Amino acid sequence: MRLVIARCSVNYEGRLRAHLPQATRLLLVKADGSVLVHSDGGSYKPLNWMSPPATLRVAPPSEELAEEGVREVWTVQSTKADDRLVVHVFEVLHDTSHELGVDPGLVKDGVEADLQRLLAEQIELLGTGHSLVRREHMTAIGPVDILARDPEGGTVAVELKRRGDIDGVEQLTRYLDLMNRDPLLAPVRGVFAAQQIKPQARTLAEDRGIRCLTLDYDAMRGVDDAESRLF
Amino acid sequence: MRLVIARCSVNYEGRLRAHLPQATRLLLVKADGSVLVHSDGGSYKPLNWMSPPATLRVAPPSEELAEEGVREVWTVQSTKADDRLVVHVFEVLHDTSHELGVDPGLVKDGVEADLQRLLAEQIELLGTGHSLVRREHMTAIGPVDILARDPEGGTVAVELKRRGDIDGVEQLTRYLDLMNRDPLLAPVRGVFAAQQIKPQARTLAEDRGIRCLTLDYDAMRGVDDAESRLF
DNA sequence: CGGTAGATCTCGCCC
DNA sequence: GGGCGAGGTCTACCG
Repeated sequence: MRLVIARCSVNYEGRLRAHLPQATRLLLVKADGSVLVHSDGGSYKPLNWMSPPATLRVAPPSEELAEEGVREVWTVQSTKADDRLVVHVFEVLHDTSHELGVDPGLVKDGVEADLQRLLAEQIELLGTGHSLVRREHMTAIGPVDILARDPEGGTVAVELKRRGDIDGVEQLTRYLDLMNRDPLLAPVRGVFAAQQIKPQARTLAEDRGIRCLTLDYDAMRGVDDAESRLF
Repeated sequence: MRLVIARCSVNYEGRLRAHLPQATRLLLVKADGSVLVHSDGGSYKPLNWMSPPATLRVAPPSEELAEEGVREVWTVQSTKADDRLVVHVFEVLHDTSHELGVDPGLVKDGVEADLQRLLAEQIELLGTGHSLVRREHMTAIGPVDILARDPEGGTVAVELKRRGDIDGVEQLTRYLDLMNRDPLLAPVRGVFAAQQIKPQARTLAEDRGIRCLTLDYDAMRGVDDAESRLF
């Protein structure tokens, strides 16, 4: 990993075009050839970047550019796509390289997959007498998060979200439309389950006869106390 | 901006929980208190991070942690939310700070807004005799990208995408449902316009009587030759 | 390889 | 501040 602090201007040309006027920034060159251009603010997203795999070529400036004060021209070319990042370096204030090695990577807990596992284990949160049919039930248009059976033997399709938005209701609606055309499954009821359900999504869901269920992840994880902890 | 290369382990606790085992990484501390943890690969997204505004507090390790080899404990606390990033620093290999100043920011060209402007200017791409009513026509559930009138005086609602996906068809369908309940506007026809339309999206749109229109951005920009260039 | 859906999404706009 | 939609989305997963 190479860290360069430089006064520079940047142009990206690829899926769109973007330009950064001259200013002092961090240029971060990774081992896979990718380059990130960061300012001293904003969030984790760089101002501009090139995704790997890519190759960095450093060249002297043309005579014209040299007269404008450019000292180096960095061309970062995507290996796969026709995407290019061109950095005009006016002044280098810092330049160091570091050997980092391979990273073991991130371990996550609390994403939708964990919610799904917990709800499958605690399926009676849907109501007393419910039983699990399967998780990730495949249909022609994608997977239904959880398929269950209610005490009367009816099929229940559950769409799970961390945050319940209109898109999730649309998604569940498509699944219900499809499954209700299958005489072996119909009638299928829908349940929209999320840690937080936005008012518009709730209204839309209930208009369509879809039940909304708010989940308490901490409580569900508390029940799951037999499971070993990550930390 | 402070750049630290360190052997460290990282824990995030907030909207979810995430853990990074010990390895050598870049810790990037920005002026607004945000922290990015980058490895020497992957894309522009850090392995772990804390968004601004946040405050970094560096403390000596507890006796127990010191015995495990921890030299410093960094606690990055979000100012707004109950999100925390805790970095256990085992060894510092590099540590420099740099004054960058405020960044003038990015100038973009070629995003959906540009497509929208061009289609509004070249509205007859919808068909001879069409005229523009307005861009960003507000409805109760959001803005319709372009509203136009066909030669017979009928209303046309256009949903624009760079890439036409099922979500865009759903979005346009919601707008059409709403507008067709308004007797002053009804009947409203729908046009789904994009640089590229996925087969599933096209099928769904045409099933619903929505016309699909593939746009050639380069050609549209070519017509727009009176406009001054960014670069 | 394409299609689908998640994300600590982030970012920006407009009400 | 909330809602909504775009993104060079990126990324994982499954066919």
